[in-house]
Amino acid sequence: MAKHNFSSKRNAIYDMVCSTDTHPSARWVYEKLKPDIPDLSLGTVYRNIALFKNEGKIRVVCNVNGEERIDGDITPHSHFICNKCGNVYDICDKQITSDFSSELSGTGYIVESKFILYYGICPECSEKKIH
Amino acid sequence: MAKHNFSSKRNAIYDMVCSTDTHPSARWVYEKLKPDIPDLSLGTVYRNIALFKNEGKIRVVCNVNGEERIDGDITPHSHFICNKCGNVYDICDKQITSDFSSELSGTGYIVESKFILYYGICPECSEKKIH
DNA sequence: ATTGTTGCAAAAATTTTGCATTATC
DNA sequence: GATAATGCAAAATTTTTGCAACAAT
Repeated sequence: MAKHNFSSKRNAIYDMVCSTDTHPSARWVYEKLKPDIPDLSLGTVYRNIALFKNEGKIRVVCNVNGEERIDGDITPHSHFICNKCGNVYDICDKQITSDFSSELSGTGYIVESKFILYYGICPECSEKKIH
Repeated sequence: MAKHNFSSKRNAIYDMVCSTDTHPSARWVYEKLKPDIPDLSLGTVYRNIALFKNEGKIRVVCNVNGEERIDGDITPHSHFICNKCGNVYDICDKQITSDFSSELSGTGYIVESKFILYYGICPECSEKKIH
């Protein structure tokens, strides 16, 4: 694996990804950090997110409206994606997502990860009345 | 719902999506059809795929290397995505993907669909020796 | 000093769209 | 004739990248 120097921006990006449950896009992270780090550039956010992916420190959840959404929580759990607002929510079902070794055993497929995505309407959106 | 005229190109696009198990991207469909339909344009493929999505005639499977991959088979089943070659394979597990009504019942989330994605190495890629 | 990191802007790449033309009804 | 579908090219978006400047080791 490549050698990396210390980088306060990289740390800030990783901390931002991990400290939110919004399953953010690169642009979201950039816009959140920009006020505090005025000389941050979007390219740096993309570069570091790519780095975290390669290191396995974050995971890709899904793509909503053309934007990739990521998660700093790499423990087994699923996600609910709202078809209306596009928000991504955590669904705790560790038991379901953890054991995937047997399901495809003997098929020749080497499973490295298993993700369950639920799509539908989130509580917030279903409360809103449509006029 | 909107009214639609007959369109031979639309039919050809839909047939191509349904007759392959490659879980194609828009560009793949375009390139497959182009030789037989020289005056087909990529925009038309995108427009019709968007139409099929709205009608629920196809579903989005995942995004591989920035390309959205679709499936003309909308019956309950899961998918395996190869981290090496990017191919998307069908996984038959109707019983697992069909019943999702209970799992999030009483949570306020209205589930419209449930998708399971397996990521790993496909049989073809695991056979290849790395030099 | 050497190598890693970043800003910036340009480039790539995918997807959408405006508009004139063509096809369907 | 009215409305829908399409080609084409431009535009809009997201993501990547080249390169010079800067920072870390």
